[in-house]
Amino acid sequence: MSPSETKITTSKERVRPISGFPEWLPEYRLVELQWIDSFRKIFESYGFTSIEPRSIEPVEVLLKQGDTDKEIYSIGRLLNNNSDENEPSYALHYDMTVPMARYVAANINQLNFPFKRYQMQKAWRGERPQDGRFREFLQCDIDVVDTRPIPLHFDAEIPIIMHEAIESIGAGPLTTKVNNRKILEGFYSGLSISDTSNTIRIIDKLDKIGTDGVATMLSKDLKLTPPIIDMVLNFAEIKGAGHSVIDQIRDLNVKSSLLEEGINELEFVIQQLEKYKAGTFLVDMSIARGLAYYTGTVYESRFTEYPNFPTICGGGRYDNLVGDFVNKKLPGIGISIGLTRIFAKLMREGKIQANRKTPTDILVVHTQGAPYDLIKDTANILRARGFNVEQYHEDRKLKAQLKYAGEKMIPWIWFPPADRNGIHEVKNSVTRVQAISDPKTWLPG
RNA sequence: GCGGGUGUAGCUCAGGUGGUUAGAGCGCCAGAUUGUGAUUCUGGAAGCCGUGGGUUCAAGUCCCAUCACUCGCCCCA
Repeated sequence: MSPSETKITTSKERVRPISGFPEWLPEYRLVELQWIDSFRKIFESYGFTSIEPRSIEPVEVLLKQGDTDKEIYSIGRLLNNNSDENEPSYALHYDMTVPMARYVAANINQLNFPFKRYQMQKAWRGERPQDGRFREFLQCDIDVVDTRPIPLHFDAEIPIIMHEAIESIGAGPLTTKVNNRKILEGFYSGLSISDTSNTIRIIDKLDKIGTDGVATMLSKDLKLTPPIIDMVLNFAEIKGAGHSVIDQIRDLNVKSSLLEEGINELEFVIQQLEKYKAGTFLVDMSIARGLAYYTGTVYESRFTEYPNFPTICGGGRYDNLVGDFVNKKLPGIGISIGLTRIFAKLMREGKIQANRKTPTDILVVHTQGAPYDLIKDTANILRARGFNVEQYHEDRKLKAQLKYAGEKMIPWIWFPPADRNGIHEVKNSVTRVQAISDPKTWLPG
């Protein structure tokens, strides 16, 4: 520990929130769990299976994709902190994709291909938190990895699954922009630009710094000539739905086999997507995705209502991510959904209805004078019938017990009789109607 | 990492130009109410005024530093 490190001393400091590490109250966690269940159901309905790889990876694995400036959290033990150099250094993963590739490589002989998996796990990034950006967040990924070439149909199916997932939690509408890296690289190399990856990186900033900013960077950083810059910019402006976009690219009359390949792929993908839902998927030549490993189709989705809010889904095709870990060429394609990002945004906008503070369906109150076993048996009968049942263990005045039920928004209150031969009553918390009932046969309604 | 904003009770905030023992509303707890949630009334608990230093007879208030939260840049889910 360095001497400059400050210590947390007051009790206030010990309990207060840490920026970028969100914590929800139970009523919101309940909603988040519903989202997770819903995602799981949809992913599984398309035949994706779950894995949960470890949260840490060797630092070298995480840095594999080239971006060494990634804000990753390294881990170490408090004791033994001046550890020997033999110990490898580990860090918390900052996404699911690279660790998934490592997992596939590690288990390649036991997995069946095409391997279709989903993962819903926390990821950690050290970037400065702000609206929609966290240091600890839940990410939901679906990916397909194969030992053979992956058919293009997956390029269309995967964003459709993602849209279904988002729709299932009522978080829409979304706008998804689609592009293909081969078009970008093919187009640029057709213009004899050598540094295609940096060109892509700069073009990706179009919506942030505008055409002038991009033109300046292309000129200064990459020494591109004005006519080439014009071509690049005009090209990046191309966007829209359907085939007119494809035609516009062809009309620019730049020739390269890679470009042609990319256009054909994109044409197929967008055709399929349009069949699913016209207008939701837009082709956009300014979409590149920052991550270096993408090689084909790329996607990026935002809330239609909040275009300036960061991307909530992103993904694409990578030809050789797993191949970095094993001596085989394994192509993959996938997408990830920023669940925490979506959740926090909707919460902030007041669009998340928390209508329960607990999963409890029924509170069995402690009727005055009733034998404890009778109350417990009543709760158990109801529980065995599939209800979530909570018992009020203390013989307090009813006012306090009912207040508790009200605060926790428990929908039903059960009143056991004072003795075994008495009659049960159940009360609806909302309507406040109370009626005679039997725990063996009662049905809510 | 770089800039802007903000730190007083659980929450929202008052506390002109420094001046006794730091306030309100809401919330919380208890009672009125010997057993069915509200309202009302009564009482109560709760604060190193973010932290450290400085100026002063005197600092919640002025100065410096620092930390935290927050908004933007970078980057991304």
